[in-house]
Amino acid sequence: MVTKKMPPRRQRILRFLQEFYSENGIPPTVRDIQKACEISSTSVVDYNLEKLAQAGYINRRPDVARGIEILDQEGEPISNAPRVHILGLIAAGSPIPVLSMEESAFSQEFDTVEVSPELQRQHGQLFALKVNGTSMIDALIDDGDVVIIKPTQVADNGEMVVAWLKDKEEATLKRFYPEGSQVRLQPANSTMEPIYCPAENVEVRGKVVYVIRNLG
Amino acid sequence: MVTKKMPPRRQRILRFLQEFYSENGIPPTVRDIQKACEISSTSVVDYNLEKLAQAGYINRRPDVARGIEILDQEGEPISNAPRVHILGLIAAGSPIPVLSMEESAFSQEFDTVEVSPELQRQHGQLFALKVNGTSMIDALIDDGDVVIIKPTQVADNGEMVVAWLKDKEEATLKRFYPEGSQVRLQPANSTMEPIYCPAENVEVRGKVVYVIRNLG
DNA sequence: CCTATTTCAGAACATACGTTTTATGTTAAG
DNA sequence: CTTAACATAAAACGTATGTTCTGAAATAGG
Repeated sequence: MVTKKMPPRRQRILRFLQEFYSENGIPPTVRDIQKACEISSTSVVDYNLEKLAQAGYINRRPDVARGIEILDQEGEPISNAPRVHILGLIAAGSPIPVLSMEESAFSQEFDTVEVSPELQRQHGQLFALKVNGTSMIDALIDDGDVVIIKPTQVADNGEMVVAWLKDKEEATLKRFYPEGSQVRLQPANSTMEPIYCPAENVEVRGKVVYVIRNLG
Repeated sequence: MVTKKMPPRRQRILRFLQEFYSENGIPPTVRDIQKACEISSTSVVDYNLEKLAQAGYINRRPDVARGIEILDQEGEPISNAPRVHILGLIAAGSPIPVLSMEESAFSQEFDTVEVSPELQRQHGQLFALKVNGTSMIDALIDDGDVVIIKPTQVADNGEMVVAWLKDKEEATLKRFYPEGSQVRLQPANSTMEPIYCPAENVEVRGKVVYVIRNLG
């Protein structure tokens, strides 16, 4: 499908639709749009909505108050749940991808995962990594799992963290137990043995708050 | 905050609100609720909505069409991402909770988890179980994990299923490999050994399509 | 320039939908 | 039993909101 050039007013309406929906959880009314986009008549809004529907950007439920559905590129209705960027892969021995949010501004082509609003609210800014290989299996994390991470340099006792082992140049997911000048990295799987290493050899990059495994 | 007992009709309204919002992306109207919950008058709906608002379950925007905001336990608006009911606990040795959706009519106060719209679209009706104990650890599933399940009696080779072992009266999550008159149940964890048992001793109750682990 | 198509305007219309009013039945406390 | 609080009912009301009609301005194609 070709993306035809759209009149600025129609673009403005479309942008407003998305903004209003994610902010309010319900779509705007024709008159909401009219005011926000400084349009003189509701009929003009109606006209442009009809055009947007024809072009496949939205779906209109006839005679239904706030009956605008905003569609994604596959023509499916979007949800207003927050999405978290998947910054890249994590694997033992691989460098951890940029753990800063600033970078995400210019990088467009990110995969995202939907997370629950509670998670977002509770932890603030989050990002995600996709696990490559079975090297984290002792932490009960499989190849292809997605881990949601809250960036931090410090971690409390027993939290699951993204730990960077400087000597081995290896990233790993383990439970974090500081023990004096040593750090104990405990696999989540109780049948596996912990790793001990000097505190200065371990850098915490973030803590794991959520794990997602998609089979299917 | 104390959870006071709620009249069944009010519970039904609340459940309908969530269901409708997830399915349609907009909240229902008073009359939608009236029809769905078989209530004779809109005023009764209004009355109960007011009670629900007082109790903090919802928020009402006055004079706004479809102005109901559904709130979660923290009093924050929920998103319209589809929610899946957590039907109960799964653990080795425990009977599997009713694996049919029909029952949900009379069972109240369900916990739910949010899933991505794609997941719902892809698989249709889903439900969830919360894993109790570490007995599924060989399938890389920890205590407290939530598994999203698509109900089915048949499974393809290699799919992760909810298997019911009749003789042991035990539910378990394993990869499913039919081998003639035998069935091989392979733990996801490659360091563990598979289980073999006669096909007639194994009942597939559903397949696992998603696993969620919430740390934090 | 002329004509067709698109876009915009204002007003009126029709109904979807929140709200109110009045009245009755039902439950719980004293 | 009495009374107050809770819950249901039917109908009507008012406005929020989608839709239509008529016409004019802007834009594009030839």
